[in-house]
Amino acid sequence: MQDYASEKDFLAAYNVHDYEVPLTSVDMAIFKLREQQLEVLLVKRSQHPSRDKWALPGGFIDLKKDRVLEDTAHRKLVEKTGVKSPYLEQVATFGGKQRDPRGWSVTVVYFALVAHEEVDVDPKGAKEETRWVPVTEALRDYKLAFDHNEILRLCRERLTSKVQYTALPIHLLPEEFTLTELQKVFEVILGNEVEKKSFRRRILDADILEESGAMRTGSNRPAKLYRLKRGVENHFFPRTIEGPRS
Amino acid sequence: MQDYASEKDFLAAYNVHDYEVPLTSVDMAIFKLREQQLEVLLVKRSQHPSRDKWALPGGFIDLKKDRVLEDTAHRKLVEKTGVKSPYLEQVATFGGKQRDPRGWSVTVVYFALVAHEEVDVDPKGAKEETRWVPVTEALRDYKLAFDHNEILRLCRERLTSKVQYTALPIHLLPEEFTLTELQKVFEVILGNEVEKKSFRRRILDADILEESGAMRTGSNRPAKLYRLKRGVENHFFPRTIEGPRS
DNA sequence: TTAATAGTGTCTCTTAGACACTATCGA
DNA sequence: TCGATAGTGTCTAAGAGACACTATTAA
Repeated sequence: MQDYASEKDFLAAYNVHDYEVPLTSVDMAIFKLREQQLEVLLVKRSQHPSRDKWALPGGFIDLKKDRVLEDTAHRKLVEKTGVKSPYLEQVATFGGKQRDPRGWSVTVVYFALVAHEEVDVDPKGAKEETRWVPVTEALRDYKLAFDHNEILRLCRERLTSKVQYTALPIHLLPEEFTLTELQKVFEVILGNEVEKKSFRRRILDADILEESGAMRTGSNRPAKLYRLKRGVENHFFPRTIEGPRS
Repeated sequence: MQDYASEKDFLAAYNVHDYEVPLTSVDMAIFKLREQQLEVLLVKRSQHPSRDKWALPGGFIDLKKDRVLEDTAHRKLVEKTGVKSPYLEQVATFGGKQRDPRGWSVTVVYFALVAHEEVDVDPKGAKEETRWVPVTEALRDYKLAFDHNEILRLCRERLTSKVQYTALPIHLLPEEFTLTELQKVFEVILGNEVEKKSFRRRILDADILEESGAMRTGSNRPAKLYRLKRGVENHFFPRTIEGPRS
């Protein structure tokens, strides 16, 4: 390597393409809840490689438009779902020689939680065929492109484990919800029942919700509607939900 | 984009350098414990950009040698410390337009825990000046290259938070250690005292250690030496250490 | 014997699980 | 009044903190 006198000289002579670089992209698992099932958004690839295979939505960083990595994820999410302010979290980064036939590649993986009610079924950016699939089905029956099965499995795992000690599932519901609705979401993700009283104590004592004032009515006792308190992004409990003792 | 008939045709015509790609690297925070202080390894940059500034060790993926991302991290770690089997964990990935003057860049960050006793003070791969610095000092007094202050802060945070519900600090000790030594490590990282009985109960009940049979002797009652049970990589406790109630 | 550290017994405190109980709506 | 779901009272269980106690070594 040459020894440039100043950083300015160095940068003037610098060209990324002088080096062998991996292909770097962003992929994401977008989760929503529908009819008591956790679903993930899949996209049918319209281009090689793995054309016509189902894959997690993703794409390349737009070096002009995106200022930081999360912008890429956010841009993709809006393209696919129309949701503007989802819960977005970086999960992990996968990189290797074999995962993409084009060569050494790196993908930064995010997961997003969106409310079913807020998803635009036919957003502007939709150029490819998309489909919401129950996560268990996606993992069991689909051979996703690249290593996306493994990626999805990790995202699912991360979600399940965070549900045990955070209030994450709130982001799968619309702005206002009842405690029973929230409990159901926890139960769906955890895959087991949760004791009502413990659940309410836990959530209410955490002081992260406020009553909206309205009630959800039906042919029974109306339920209070709650919303996330302003400024509360997430909450960590000192203990995990343990589930039934039996 | 052209519409290739087969994936093979597509791949034959494909060239990474036809696209604008970010610069992708791996950086790491290597932690060890010395004289009751948590230290991190810093490297003085011998090349532009940020020449002569201190930075976290890191570098580019070797598309030939490295099969997966972790290989890059592991290779760097061995180069700098000579430690073969450290605790290595991916922390997060930083990417943005501004963080490197060469342009859009992505760095995958790992943290490693090594035992002070196993660090090679002058490993083969040492081409640059390196220095072990107490983490608090590195964060307070050093203006590290790029966004490495922020990266180091996040690694430190991840470490502190995992110490509250895992047995991570074991990896900062040599193979055999006493419970009191382990407790001290927890205390140093947490920044507060830990109650002896609770600590021992917690660790012993987790069933992750075994007695080595040997004892640590001194001018007092000898202490049992323990080692991590085979096959145990890490342990998650159902509750966090809470620290003094006072 | 004493200083020093290893290691234990046992009480309290916090928060989760269990489960029976009461409350409030529409039909 | 009844079916259904909302919401509570209160006991038990488990694991953390507090703290005093005993044990074992070298000097």
